[in-house]
Amino acid sequence: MSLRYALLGALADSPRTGYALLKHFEQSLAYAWPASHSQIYPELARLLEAGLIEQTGTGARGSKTYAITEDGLEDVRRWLRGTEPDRRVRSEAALKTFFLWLLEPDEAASQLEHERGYWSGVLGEFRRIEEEPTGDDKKSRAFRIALEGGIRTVEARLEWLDAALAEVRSPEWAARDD
Amino acid sequence: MSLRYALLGALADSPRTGYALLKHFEQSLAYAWPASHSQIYPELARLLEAGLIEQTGTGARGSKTYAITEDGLEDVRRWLRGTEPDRRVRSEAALKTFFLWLLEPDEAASQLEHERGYWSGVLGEFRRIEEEPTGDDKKSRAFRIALEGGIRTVEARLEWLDAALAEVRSPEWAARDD
DNA sequence: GCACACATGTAAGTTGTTACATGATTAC
DNA sequence: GTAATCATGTAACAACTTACATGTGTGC
Repeated sequence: MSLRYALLGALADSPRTGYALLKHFEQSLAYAWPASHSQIYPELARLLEAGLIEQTGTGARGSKTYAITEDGLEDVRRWLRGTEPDRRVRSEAALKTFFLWLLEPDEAASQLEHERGYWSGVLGEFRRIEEEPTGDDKKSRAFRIALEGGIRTVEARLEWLDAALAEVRSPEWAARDD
Repeated sequence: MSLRYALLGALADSPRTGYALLKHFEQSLAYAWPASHSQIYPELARLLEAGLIEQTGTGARGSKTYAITEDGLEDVRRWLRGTEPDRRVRSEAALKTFFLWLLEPDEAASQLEHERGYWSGVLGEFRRIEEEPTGDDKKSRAFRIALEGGIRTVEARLEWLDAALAEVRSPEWAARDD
């Protein structure tokens, strides 16, 4: 149901076309709930069917503009207030960490270095977004709070990767062969 | 394919029964790759079929003990070394943050407080695990590195939640009504 | 004897991914 | 004209969840 509410939340901000929603998912929402066009378009059709959104216009190249309805707004508010979020985390990278001992020390180190490179790129991207001027309305503030969460998470991961790298590079790590 | 390698990795440590693997997933691996018994048992059957694991014994109450084969060990090492991890993050809580502006200030604050309560419990659990004595072999060290990653992530989240709470409780947040 | 944890499995439904498919407008 | 981006959709498959289903040993 999360995709449903991600769409409703985005439309609560302002009416958008399916394509604009797709782009929005590729950009900011990608870090919270990635979704592809093959998921978004059918879900929009279902939301329309359910009366939670309505089509308010048709643009160039067959684009369709959707707006949230009163029912939709109620629904997304109910979701925000009432439902316990699913807090399970799936992370292939974290999984790999458990099995780092299966690799040669230098292989383990290069895995972690690669990981550090990736997340340091993400941090740069987040910092770039942070620099962009925005309003100081509630929407912008909420966005900045979310962004701040991303930045802190990535920073913590980078610090951890440095510590992990120091450990797998230590003589103690290399020495043990069990 | 991650579940497959999670199972192979766990069996690379030592032979285990399906049920023991299930418990292992409920405990430490739950924070990296949650899986239920309805996923684990069929996947074990497939791994057996593929010759990546073998059944080495039968225990009480029909339990089956599996061990990783040479092929399996090769496969999990190839996965560890060669494949780019899927780094996409799905977080309902992060998603909700984007839409915090749809709630009344006190509702937004109580959401964040609730979230802080949850993660502070997880941190306590992680710290408890951290205190447990372990060996200093490679496996234990890799586990501790993974645990350290979890702790740092949760700590960063808690710090962020405090900052976010301060913001939604500020007069500037309450004042704006747009 | 009965509850609980152990132990394994299948089935139906939902969600998400990758691939297939098509057409319109803009920039060069 | 032709490549890129805009714009929407469907279909097959894989992964995951929830519910159904069954039987065994242990502790009280």
